[in-house]
Amino acid sequence: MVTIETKQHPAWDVYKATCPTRQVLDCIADKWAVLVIGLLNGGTRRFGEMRKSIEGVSQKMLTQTLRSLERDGIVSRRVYASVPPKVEYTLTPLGQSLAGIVESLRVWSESNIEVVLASQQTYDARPEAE
Amino acid sequence: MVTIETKQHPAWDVYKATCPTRQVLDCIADKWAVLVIGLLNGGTRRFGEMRKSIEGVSQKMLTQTLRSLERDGIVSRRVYASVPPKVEYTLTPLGQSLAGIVESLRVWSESNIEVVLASQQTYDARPEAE
DNA sequence: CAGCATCCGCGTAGATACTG
DNA sequence: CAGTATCTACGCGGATGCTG
Repeated sequence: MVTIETKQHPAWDVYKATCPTRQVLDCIADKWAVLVIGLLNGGTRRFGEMRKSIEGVSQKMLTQTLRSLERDGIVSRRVYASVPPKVEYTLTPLGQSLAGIVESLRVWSESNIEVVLASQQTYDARPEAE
Repeated sequence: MVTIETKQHPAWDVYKATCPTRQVLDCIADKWAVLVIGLLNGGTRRFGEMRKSIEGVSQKMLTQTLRSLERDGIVSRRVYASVPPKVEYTLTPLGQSLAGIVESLRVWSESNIEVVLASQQTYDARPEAE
């Protein structure tokens, strides 16, 4: 692809040019990216392994996510010229530093999921929640 | 709404029922939620303030995001019965603990955005990137 | 095995108009 | 001011079929 300009909202570009957090969020603010980073934090994995480990991810989305993370320098991709082909994915040093944050999110999630779910129950049980 | 069942993929529910991280990601793995939490980490804000602070967010998305975070027990909403109306949003204690992670993500972003952008440039400049 | 290409439906988000 | 309601479109992501 030559043209990667798919934005139609000018203001969008404005904020993108000025806020690092948003630019990073544009890279990793999706579920699959976070899960991939979390998985690779456990060590190098092959494509097929990841597909099996991350239940519910389609081949397309996994490929897309990995390409994106590779582009961002968070994941590195190594192809072995063998038959059958073998492709391994690893976190770069940059990716490892980010993985620390993902890990803390995982810990937070496991500590607080009960509270969150309980809150949802209460919220949905309100009289006006119809 | 009575029916909130919009899932069609069985496997989806399977993972949702077993993995706290994914359940939490389903709540906060979008850009606006992270930005809202980051903003409220600076203190209580009114709706209009937030709309102006978070450039590019539509009124609809902001409302939607805030409702979702309120449901999760991350944000609390206080309505003042005045004219004109005044609505304030604040992080709950739960939200504050999550805000710590968001804050560390912000720091990471500002520290590493240059590296990420440079990596993207290099990636896009590959011969085969056509 | 690891991936690309294509098709397609549905949901998500934007725009707009109206209200307490 | 802080929403709700409705309409629309377009892009995301799933399913399928094919390749090195």
